Amino acid sequence: MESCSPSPQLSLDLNVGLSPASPSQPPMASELEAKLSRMNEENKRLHEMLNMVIETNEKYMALGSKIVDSGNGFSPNKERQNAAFPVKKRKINDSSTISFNGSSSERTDAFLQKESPSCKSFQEEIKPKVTRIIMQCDPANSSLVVKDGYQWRKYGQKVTRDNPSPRAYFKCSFAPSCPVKKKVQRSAEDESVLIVTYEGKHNHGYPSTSLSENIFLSCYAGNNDAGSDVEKACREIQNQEFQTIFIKQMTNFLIQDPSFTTALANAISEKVFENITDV
DNA sequence: CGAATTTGACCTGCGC
DNA sequence: GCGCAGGTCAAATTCG
Repeated sequence: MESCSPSPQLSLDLNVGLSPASPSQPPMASELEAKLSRMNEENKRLHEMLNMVIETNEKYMALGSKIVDSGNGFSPNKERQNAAFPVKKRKINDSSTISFNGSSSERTDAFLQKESPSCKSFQEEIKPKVTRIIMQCDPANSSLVVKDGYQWRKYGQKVTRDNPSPRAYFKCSFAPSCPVKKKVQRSAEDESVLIVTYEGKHNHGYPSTSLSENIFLSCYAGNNDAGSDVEKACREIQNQEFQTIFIKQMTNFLIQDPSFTTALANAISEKVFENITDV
């Protein structure tokens, strides 16, 4: 069990910096003051970063809401509530969902509100074990292949009880020891909606040299038969819906990036700690 | 011909 | 303990 309370080391350093140093050691005091000012600057930068992240996230969610308002209003939870397909088996694991309705990124909210007090392992908990992505695709395209930049090997396909569309099972084949699995299934209600569920965390780097290229391919996959038609793709980028999907994908990639989540966690803890010391 | 995909059989976990 | 449904395996098949 780990505690998430500020470490004694950190607390001591900050307290020394916040209170005037002993007059008998003036050189030490100036050093500490310089250190304090550097820390304050860094704090300021982190606060700006944090605010940017929060603002950007809100904008993404607002965009997602617009799509749903003007679209089909798909909600992944409806599947489970469908009386025609009562589901009695399998507990649903702790998961995060990134969809277009802007209300289902509950993993982060739930974590911050409920799980953070225990803080048993902040780094582990903030990384979702299961991530669900809802994405638009062409219903005429029966392929369940989603190009997200990683290499996947299909190892199974199954028709599930609550959905007439088959569910495809993939394993990450980029690294032999990579434990990540992916499930892809069309929505029972809207065949133009693909539900992609990622399980686990990649134990290797991103396979491509161009992240944006692969995010693009991911968004573009399934929407067009002529995937190599660059001109057509470039025109598609102008489409607002496409841009929203693009943004969602980018958000997901950021969430999955350990360095991003670490930086975000550090920024949040800095802010919380600053509030405590200000009182 | 090797790699990737398909598909039926088997395994596992959960609810009754 | 049994049955059901999801998940995985591996041989067969397809594809480049």
